[in-house]
Amino acid sequence: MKDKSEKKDRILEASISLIRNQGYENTSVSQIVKEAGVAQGTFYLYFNSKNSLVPAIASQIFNEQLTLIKERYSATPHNLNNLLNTLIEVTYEVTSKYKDLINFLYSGFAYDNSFETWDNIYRPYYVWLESCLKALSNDMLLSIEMDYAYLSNFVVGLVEHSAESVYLSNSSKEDIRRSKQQLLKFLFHTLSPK
Amino acid sequence: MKDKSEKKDRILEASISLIRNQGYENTSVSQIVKEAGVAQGTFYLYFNSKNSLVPAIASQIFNEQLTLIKERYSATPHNLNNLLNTLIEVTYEVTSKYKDLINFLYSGFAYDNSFETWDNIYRPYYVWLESCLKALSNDMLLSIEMDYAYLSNFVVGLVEHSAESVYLSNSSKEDIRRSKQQLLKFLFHTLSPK
Amino acid sequence: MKDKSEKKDRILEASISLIRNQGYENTSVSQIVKEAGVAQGTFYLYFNSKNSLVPAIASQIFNEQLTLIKERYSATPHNLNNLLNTLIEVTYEVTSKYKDLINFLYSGFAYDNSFETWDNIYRPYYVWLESCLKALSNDMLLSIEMDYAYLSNFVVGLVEHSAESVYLSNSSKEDIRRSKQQLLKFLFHTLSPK
Amino acid sequence: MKDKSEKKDRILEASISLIRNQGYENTSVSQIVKEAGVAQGTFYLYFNSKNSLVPAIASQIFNEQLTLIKERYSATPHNLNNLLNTLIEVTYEVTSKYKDLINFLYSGFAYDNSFETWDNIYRPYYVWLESCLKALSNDMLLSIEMDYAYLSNFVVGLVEHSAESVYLSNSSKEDIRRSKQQLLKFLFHTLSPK
DNA sequence: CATGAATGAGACTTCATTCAT
DNA sequence: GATGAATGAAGTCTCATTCAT
Repeated sequence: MKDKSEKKDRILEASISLIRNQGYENTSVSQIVKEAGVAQGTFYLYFNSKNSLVPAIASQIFNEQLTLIKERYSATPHNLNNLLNTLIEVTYEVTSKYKDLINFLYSGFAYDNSFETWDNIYRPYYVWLESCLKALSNDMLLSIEMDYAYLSNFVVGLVEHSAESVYLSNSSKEDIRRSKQQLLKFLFHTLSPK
Repeated sequence: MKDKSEKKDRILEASISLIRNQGYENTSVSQIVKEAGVAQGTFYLYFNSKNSLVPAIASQIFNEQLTLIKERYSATPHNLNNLLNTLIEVTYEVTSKYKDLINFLYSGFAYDNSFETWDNIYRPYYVWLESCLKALSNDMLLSIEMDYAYLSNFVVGLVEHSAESVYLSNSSKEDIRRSKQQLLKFLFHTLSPK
Repeated sequence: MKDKSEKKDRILEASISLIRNQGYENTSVSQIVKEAGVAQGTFYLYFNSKNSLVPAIASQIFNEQLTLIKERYSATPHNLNNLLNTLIEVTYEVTSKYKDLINFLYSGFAYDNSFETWDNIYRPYYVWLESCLKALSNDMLLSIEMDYAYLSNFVVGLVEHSAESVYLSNSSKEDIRRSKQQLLKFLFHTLSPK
Repeated sequence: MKDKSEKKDRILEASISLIRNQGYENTSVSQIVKEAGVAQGTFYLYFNSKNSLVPAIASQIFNEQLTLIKERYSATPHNLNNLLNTLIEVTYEVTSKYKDLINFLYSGFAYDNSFETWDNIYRPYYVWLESCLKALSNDMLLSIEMDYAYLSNFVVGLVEHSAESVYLSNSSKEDIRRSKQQLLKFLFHTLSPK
């Protein structure tokens, strides 16, 4: 029971590792199963096709990010500044770690163009962030009036876009620091009470 | 001289058209030669391999951009503001036109990882810009002290990065206008005399 | 004793159903066990291989046919006309029911080419028919002189061939009626006393 | 120019030979190209897929049959008896030669279910036969009044069905002789003038 | 008896590249 | 220079069968 679908994880790990180094198209299922130490057919026990790796990888990375955000935020006093800061810091960290994959995942729709697939991956993030923002709104008045669903979506989108822009262009540490600072300033200014 | 290697151009054109619509991996040499109206073997008279299309495409797009810049700049009074403005306007235009290819060309090193190849493509731009900047420095003092080679490299890099960031993220017209304005302001501020 | 190898029957049923709809080659053991509601390995508790389904299916259908013939004939006065009529009616019925499988079973030797296998399936039929004919010959003289083994074999072959010809060619009801009538006439004419 | 698509013929020949001995599903493209002495990819130069062999084989056999019929009939006085006799003799010959394939081709629609494909294969036969029958009708009155298109279709269908029935059931020479005799009798009786 | 995860050989097919004409 | 038939390696995916539990 412990290592249930331990092989799926090994396949996913091997896939991420190989795709980061060689790109998706240059990575074959044969290479992946060899790296993962499983049989060719085992791959198709856990994935419908090579393309179905794409949302799986996105999901894995995204869950890692969401888990980190929740952990870090829970260790700080709950206020808007800490929430935004955590969002930004973790998103930048994860984007940096997986920057070789971002370009690839960015075009994920080319490989699995089902809205449902991608919605299932992103929804938990939006839901959680929405509830966080609502909790804060009870304590302090936001300076803008918005549907919290759209609001959380917007915040996530902006932070991710900014992180990607920074890391995909080989920015310096200073660029990164600056980017974070500007982003925080912008978001805080938008969301903080008068 | 006129239609010397006219077929090479047809192949290149067809390649760009097909790769923009289908992506590089989904485009076969067979499709390209059919679209270009030449024989299968003719492709290899002009290109060593399918991968050698990548720098060729990059070169084509880049030359288009450089030619435009030179034309436009030559039609205006030569000063820093006009130079930067031309650089920004043309780079944004070309990036917008070929935005489907930018992601792909961005990872060009995966297909032809010879520094020389890519240096040959970009060098004429740097050389020309360097001479332009030097010409302007004779007339007016720049506010910073720099090796002009690095300086031109930096300017080109910044303008291209900014253009890519804007167009790869489906920005609005206002975002684009703003981006250009900020970029010009930044560069002008950096480069203009006190 | 009741549900002894009830699972074997479920597997056989599922196999027949799937093969009728999709053909043998397009039907996988995975599909069969899923349809039967048993585990993958359970299949191999009851069948040595996928190919060993073929004689099993043939046997199942053939037994159904023989059982029906015996039942019907036992409910009528025993004479040549009733025997032939029962043979023809039941054979046509069963052939019609399983017409999608006839072509497939017809080439059964391609899947299990042991004479013994197929002889075991058909022998009971021949044996029974032979004894029936013999019983009738005691009461009335046949118009031809033959080894009863060959005679029964011939009758079975003719009836089955005729039924197959009719149903594999999408015949009309009238064609079928006519076919039966001609067949009965022919056989009766051949076998009946002067 | 002489051996244009000589390789296609070699592939077709090898396919027919292998499929006759092993069946379609047990014959791989690898085996076919090895037998034909060409490369794996060459197969797909001449056939879109393994399945597209099916109508190609049917066409080959059918053309062989039609060519034979035309040759033989042209060497005899043109009358109804000779036409029917030629039809029957050649159809029985070709069916006998390819009896291992008949069952397979019979279900050709399972592999290429485009009506057009199969219509293109059979139409020339119907057209030719129709014209033959019309020519004869000018000289002698047929005993039945029918659309000649349907009439030729009916004659072809009956002769082929009868030949298949005979050869697919391992009939004796006597059975075959008898089958032909009955068939000719039936057709001649139907078509001959009063 | 029963399970179902795991196997790995082998199927069909694509496609970059070569070479005789 | 130009052609396009031919190549064959390599790709993705399927599936009958096994075996530890």
